Amino acid sequence: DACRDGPSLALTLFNRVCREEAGRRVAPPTIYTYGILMNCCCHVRRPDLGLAYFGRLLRTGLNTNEVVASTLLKCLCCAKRADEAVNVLLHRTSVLGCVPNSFSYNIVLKSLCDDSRSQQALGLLQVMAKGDDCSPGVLSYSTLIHGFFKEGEVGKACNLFHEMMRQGVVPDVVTYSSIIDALCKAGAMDKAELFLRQMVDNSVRPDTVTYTSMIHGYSTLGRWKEATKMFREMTSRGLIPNIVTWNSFMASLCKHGKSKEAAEIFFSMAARGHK
DNA sequence: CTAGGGTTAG
Repeated sequence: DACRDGPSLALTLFNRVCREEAGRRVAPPTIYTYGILMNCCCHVRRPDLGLAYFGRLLRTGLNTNEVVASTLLKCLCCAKRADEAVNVLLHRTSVLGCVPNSFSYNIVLKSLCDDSRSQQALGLLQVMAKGDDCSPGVLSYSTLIHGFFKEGEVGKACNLFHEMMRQGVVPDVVTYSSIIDALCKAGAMDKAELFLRQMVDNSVRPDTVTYTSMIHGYSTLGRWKEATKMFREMTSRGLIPNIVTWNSFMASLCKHGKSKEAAEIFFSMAARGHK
């Protein structure tokens, strides 16, 4: 809980636990304690502290586990040391203290993609596919598909989508939403519609994120009729537009000289208790 | 205790 407010309070508590305050029986830190702290450090963008905790963990002689190993990789990636993370992941099982699992791989895959190195991420995904520790799953593929789209590598993204299906990995709402978002941003609304229908046909339910992308796509093009249709479709599915949906929609209205309509939405949001 | 997707501004 202290981690929510940043690492300082957590650190104080941690040190107190280690000292076993006089007169109080305090449980010593366990592997879980270190895992939580390391993750907390990543959240507050202090990977250096997280790595220090890992060093401290090693000195206590406690055994690491899969979660701490993945969190260590997360700290390295957060510290912009993705190359070291790849190296540790592939060649330094001794440092991790265990065999990396799918969390470990997916963390590093995401980091490479965020760094516009999706091609390298693809190499890592192929390592996963060849080995027998953990084969790439829907999260791995979705991460790379999103990464390639973001880099404008539409062909590679599509190839990977087909490859995952060939491998029997079933696309889910995130996979489809990434594709739909990329198509919307490219202005290819007809294709986006096709994928929206395809996901429904495959009984994958679109969610608020999916519809936000569709609405964003239509309203950017000034196609208000179709955008309105998407609003209707999402609410008929019991989905409620959220702050992201409305912000995006209001921005489009303003850019098309419809600030009066945007203002109406703005005030109706406030009336409904939206901040 | 660990992994993937949506917006706006400068």
